[in-house]
Amino acid sequence: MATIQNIKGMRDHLPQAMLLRQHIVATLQQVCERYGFDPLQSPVVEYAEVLEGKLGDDEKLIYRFEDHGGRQLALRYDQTVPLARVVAQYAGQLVLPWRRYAYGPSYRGERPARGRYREFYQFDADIVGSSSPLADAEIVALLCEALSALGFPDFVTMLNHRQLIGGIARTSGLDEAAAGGVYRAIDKFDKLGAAGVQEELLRSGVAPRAAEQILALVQIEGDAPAVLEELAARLANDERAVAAVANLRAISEALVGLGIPAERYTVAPRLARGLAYYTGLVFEAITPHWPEGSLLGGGRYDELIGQFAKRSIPTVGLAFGIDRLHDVMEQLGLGPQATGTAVAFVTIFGPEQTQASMALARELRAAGINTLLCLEPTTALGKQFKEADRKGARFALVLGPDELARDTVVLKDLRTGVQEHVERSSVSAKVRSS
RNA sequence: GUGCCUGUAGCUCAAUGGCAGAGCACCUGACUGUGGAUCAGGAUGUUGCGGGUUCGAGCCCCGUCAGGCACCCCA
Repeated sequence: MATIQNIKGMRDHLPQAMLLRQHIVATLQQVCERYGFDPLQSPVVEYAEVLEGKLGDDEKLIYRFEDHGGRQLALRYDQTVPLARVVAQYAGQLVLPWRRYAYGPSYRGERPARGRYREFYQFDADIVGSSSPLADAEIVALLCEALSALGFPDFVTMLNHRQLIGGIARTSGLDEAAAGGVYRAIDKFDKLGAAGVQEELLRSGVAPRAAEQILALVQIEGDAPAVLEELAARLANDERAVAAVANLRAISEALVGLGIPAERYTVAPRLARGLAYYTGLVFEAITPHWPEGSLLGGGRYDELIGQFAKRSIPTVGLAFGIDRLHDVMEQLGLGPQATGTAVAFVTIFGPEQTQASMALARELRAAGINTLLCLEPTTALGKQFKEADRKGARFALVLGPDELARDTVVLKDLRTGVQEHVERSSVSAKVRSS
């Protein structure tokens, strides 16, 4: 091994980072289960053909390889396509609608940057087998509660609909083929501004009048009902767009019913999403503290599972970007600030007191207290305290000759610096109640 | 995958082509049965890696690896 380093775009997560990441995952899991979702885990490796033909142009980013048996394999690109495979494969055993969550790494051969990695962790939640707008609303409500639970103060979920974007293109006199360029252009609105998008539209061959109309539609703003009303009026002669508006209206009304505050979501006609399998609702959550992109994204994909199963199974879901959530939360100082898992550090006064200290550590652990035991009985007490401090332990405990004689323990609170003699028999209760 | 920028001690960064440095962190001690604070001392580098130009390269050139930014796209 000539070079000691990790693969480009793939990271090691040291303990301090892992504590925050585990907090994020545990919180998401808790919220999902509160919504009645059940866990699923599938392999990181799939047959290449399972992933092919589902992602559009992004397919070139798939990690492919051949195994020792000559099988053409691929690392999963997301957890949505594997979900579709699982649903098709176990159709008889699953009770639809099926709500499931899944957590794990996915792989994309992209150029790494801040918030973009080649190995990245996603936490997915999907509702399989329902086309009801209540299903869409449940997913959006879940994500709002999850981001709130993580402590994000000011996120907004942007909602849009595939057929709304399509309707905007059609109403502007463009066919499906030209629509791709339109999606890409309007998606850059927040980055380029109106003038920039117009320039982009003209460059991709859109007529000036159509470009202006697209810009006007895309810039409609306000609360969800107002935006939808305006869109309904302007897209009245496009049947599919009208249906899309009605769908979004049903979803946003359901969000009201589910208790999601109005400032947490908005209908944003400018939101486009690249993944080819989306068919209806699409959404992203953004926060001003993360200008690089979205913290999570998702939507409805009613035809994807049908590519594996014999019939189409309507599904809506989302993926949280754990790495991005982690990066923003670290930047904002959200989440636990602990440097380690230990609460108590049991010192060893000297070789003669080793047995007594081990017994004390055992007792604390039995009481459910995360406890570090000193490993070098001959180490100066000062160094042991220093180790306790640097490991982030809240308490240091000392069992010296005096304490053993009086059947007490010295319990020092490293945060306040206050220490006291505690009855040997009440130590763990004392630590636990602090 | 394309273009641009960057890479020096554990971290943040200095060093006109001329002896590789500072702050923080780290280690030892002052210190008593006790961490953080203060003081005194100490250690630290194949300048990402490999070539080239030069009397001489951290600095210039080529390649490579990694990171960042833009494109593309997304979590």
